[in-house]
Amino acid sequence: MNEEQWLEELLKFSEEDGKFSEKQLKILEAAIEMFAEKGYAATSTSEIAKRAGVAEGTIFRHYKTKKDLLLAIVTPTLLQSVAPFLAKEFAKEVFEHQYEHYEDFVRTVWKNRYKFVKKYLPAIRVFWQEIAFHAEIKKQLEVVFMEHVYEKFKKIVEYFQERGEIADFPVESVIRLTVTTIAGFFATRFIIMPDYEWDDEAEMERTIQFLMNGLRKKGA
Amino acid sequence: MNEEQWLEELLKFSEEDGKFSEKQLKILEAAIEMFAEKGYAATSTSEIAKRAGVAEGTIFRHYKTKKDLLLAIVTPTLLQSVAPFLAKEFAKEVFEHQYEHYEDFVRTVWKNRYKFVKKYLPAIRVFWQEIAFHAEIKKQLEVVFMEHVYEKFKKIVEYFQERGEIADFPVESVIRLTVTTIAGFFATRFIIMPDYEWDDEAEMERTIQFLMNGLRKKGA
Amino acid sequence: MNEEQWLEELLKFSEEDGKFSEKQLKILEAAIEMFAEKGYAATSTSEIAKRAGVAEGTIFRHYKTKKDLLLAIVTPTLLQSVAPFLAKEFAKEVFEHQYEHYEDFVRTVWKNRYKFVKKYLPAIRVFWQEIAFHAEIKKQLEVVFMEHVYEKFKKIVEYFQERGEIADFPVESVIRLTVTTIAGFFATRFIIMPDYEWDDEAEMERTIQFLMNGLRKKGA
Amino acid sequence: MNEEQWLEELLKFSEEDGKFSEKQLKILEAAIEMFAEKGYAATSTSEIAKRAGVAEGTIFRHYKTKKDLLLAIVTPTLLQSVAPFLAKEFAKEVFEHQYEHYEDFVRTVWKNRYKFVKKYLPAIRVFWQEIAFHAEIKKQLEVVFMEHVYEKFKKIVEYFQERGEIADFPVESVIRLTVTTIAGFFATRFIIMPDYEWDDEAEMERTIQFLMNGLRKKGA
DNA sequence: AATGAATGAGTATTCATTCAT
DNA sequence: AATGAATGAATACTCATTCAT
Repeated sequence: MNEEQWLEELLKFSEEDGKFSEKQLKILEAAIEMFAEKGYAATSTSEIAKRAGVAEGTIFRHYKTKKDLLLAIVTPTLLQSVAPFLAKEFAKEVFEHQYEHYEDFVRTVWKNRYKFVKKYLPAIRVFWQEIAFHAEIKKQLEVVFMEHVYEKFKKIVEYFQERGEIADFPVESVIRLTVTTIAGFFATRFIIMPDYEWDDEAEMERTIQFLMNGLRKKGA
Repeated sequence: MNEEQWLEELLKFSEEDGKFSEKQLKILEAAIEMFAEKGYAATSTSEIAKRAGVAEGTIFRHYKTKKDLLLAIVTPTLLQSVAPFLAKEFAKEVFEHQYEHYEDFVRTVWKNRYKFVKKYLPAIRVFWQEIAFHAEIKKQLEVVFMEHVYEKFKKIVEYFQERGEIADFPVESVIRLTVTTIAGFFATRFIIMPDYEWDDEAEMERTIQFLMNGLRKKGA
Repeated sequence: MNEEQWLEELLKFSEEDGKFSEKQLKILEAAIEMFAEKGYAATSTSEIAKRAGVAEGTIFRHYKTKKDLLLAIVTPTLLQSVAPFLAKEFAKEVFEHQYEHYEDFVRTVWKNRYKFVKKYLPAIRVFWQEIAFHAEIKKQLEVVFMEHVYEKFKKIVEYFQERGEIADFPVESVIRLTVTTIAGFFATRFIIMPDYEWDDEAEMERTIQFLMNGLRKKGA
Repeated sequence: MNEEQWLEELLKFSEEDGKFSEKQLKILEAAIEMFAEKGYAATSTSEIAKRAGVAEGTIFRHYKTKKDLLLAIVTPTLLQSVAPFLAKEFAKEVFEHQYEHYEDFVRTVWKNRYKFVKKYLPAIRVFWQEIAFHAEIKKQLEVVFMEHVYEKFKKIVEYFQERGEIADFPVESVIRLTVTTIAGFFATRFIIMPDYEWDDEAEMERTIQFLMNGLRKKGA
């Protein structure tokens, strides 16, 4: 029972905080694992019930449909994905000089998200697989990103551009290059080649060095 | 019949070149579209038959199982994905100074793969979605990549590293950074935000500039 | 519900005694009837469902495959077929002089099996039709026959041979002649010519007379 | 081509004598084998085509339906089954004292049918399996038996009954006992226990001895 | 809340048969 | 005569969901 703590943590962003029974957690855990392994469409509710150790009907007592079960996994994952940007103190931290350089910011985000990816990898897999096929999820992502992430990220980028620290690319391009460089590492590291022997610390250093050089303002 | 030319081209890497009947092409086209839209597992053979305008039994005359149909799509896509590296003249082009700089090489790959992605986007979606769930596909990719892409790429990187043009990162890291930077653009451009108004030419310039700066040897 | 008593009786030899729900009995009854009429391979599960008055899925909730359903019919039938020999008191009855002559034994078996055949004819038809095509069923029959029937039968034959009552044929031949004579009647009576007007009592008398004369020791 | 002689022989009783092409024989041979192995309903026409080495359509050029193919096998088998009784000289042979005793007659039938069973076993299996499920076949059998076998057999039995050689059972009973005794041996020998080590000569002697003693008139 | 038997629409696949070549 | 691609109805079996207990 203690084992499911990671799940409770993942879920703590969803509104219905705290109301998860033991069986409900077992169901969610089983569903995450199986969706990650075989995909949502290829996983049957009876398999989930079996792995969760509950009766078939029990799943539907908690989630009206199979899709509701997917959304119950995917929504908290989405929120956790952008968690740092949701925190109220986040912007303050940046502008009150906790981050003297863009690199400090990147480094903080990197480390924070590295832990996140490692911890919730199965849920993240589910999220990224299913987003392609479920328009609602994609919509949710867009809304959350535009409302909570983009604006803050933009201000940060503009702040360091004004200080002449990073190149005068359009903000969107800087954000995109930052995000795809970090996400590109995570994708390679955890999904495409998880079995390769990674020196995570060294690869992070190289990647951040690459990113900062890539974004550095010419002549600076 | 003329419409399916793109399909025939996509398929031309598979060994059984040229033996595709009209119905077979219709089936493949319908399957690619639907797998891209809803995913392999969520697409039924009866839907494919309907969209292809053939009887359901006809699908199974050409492909013993639904999975065979998937592989018939995914295998040529894999091969086309790494097509430039499969060409015999490719290495020559690089070392006989067609590419004076790493940037020329990157630029050529970029343009070539840009056309490819635009043309075969649905098939590529299918490939990248399903690779996660079908171990055989992932294995195929690994084999093709290691045998045909990695060795050639490595020589190119080492060549330009020796000439002091790019940083002394491990070859694997250079390859990864190059690939994820390019792929990161394509993913954002065509999959995550296809509806955004992209200035492809400008974004390519920026991204390549970012990549070259990121990889440039310090002090060079 | 009362009607299915014959079925419950047939099934009482299978280990899972007593756990048959009403729907399960309906399914078994329908399956026996249809397999007997058209054969296992020519009977579809949807027809069985229809005749049993249940949904098709219900069949598969109780029997994982169509073949499991066949075995659920055939195994108890096999056991009931050799029922008298499975009874513990059986050997005793013979040797403690309940049967003074081989003829008494034959007569008892005949009457007992006559009732059995009349009662369970459809299940028996299924058994004998399908044994030809399913190696597992044939194997089961061999095992049950050798373990439970052959040894006891052999002792009985040897007992009456020693007493000079029946001919000194090899035991196997005596058993075969006895069995095929009885079975030959049942086959003709119930399967080949069920519509002929039989005088069962008289035909039994003649057949037993024929059998006893055929087996009588010369000079006795 | 030479191999199929047994087939041509089997077929020579059917009216369309002599018009069998090579492919047609291959189809019939394949069909007999597969029907015997798996049963008519469980054998697909495509399997038959494959084993016969012809295209699927070819079967239907020769036999309008799958059932026609079955009948093409079963009808000659039926006729060959009762062949001796169909011969014009047969009755004569008996009454012109070629058979001095009923035993001679039985012995001749036995040997003749023994060869027949050995030669055409697969076709016979098909016949006996499928008769249970196809009313037309059963009807055919009844007609042939009543018209060609029963009458002649009856005369023979009555002839020997008048001569006091065999018991005064009803003729039908004598016929039934004779037939089931012989058929009981064949069934055990070739179908139920084909792998047992049989001493055919000795078993025939015993069985005929049993049969003759069983039928002998008391006091004779 | 939890169960698990029951459902019936849906699934991938097979089949006997047709027909243009 | 022979082929084999094409058909669409049928097949065994699975599924998400419901509901009485």
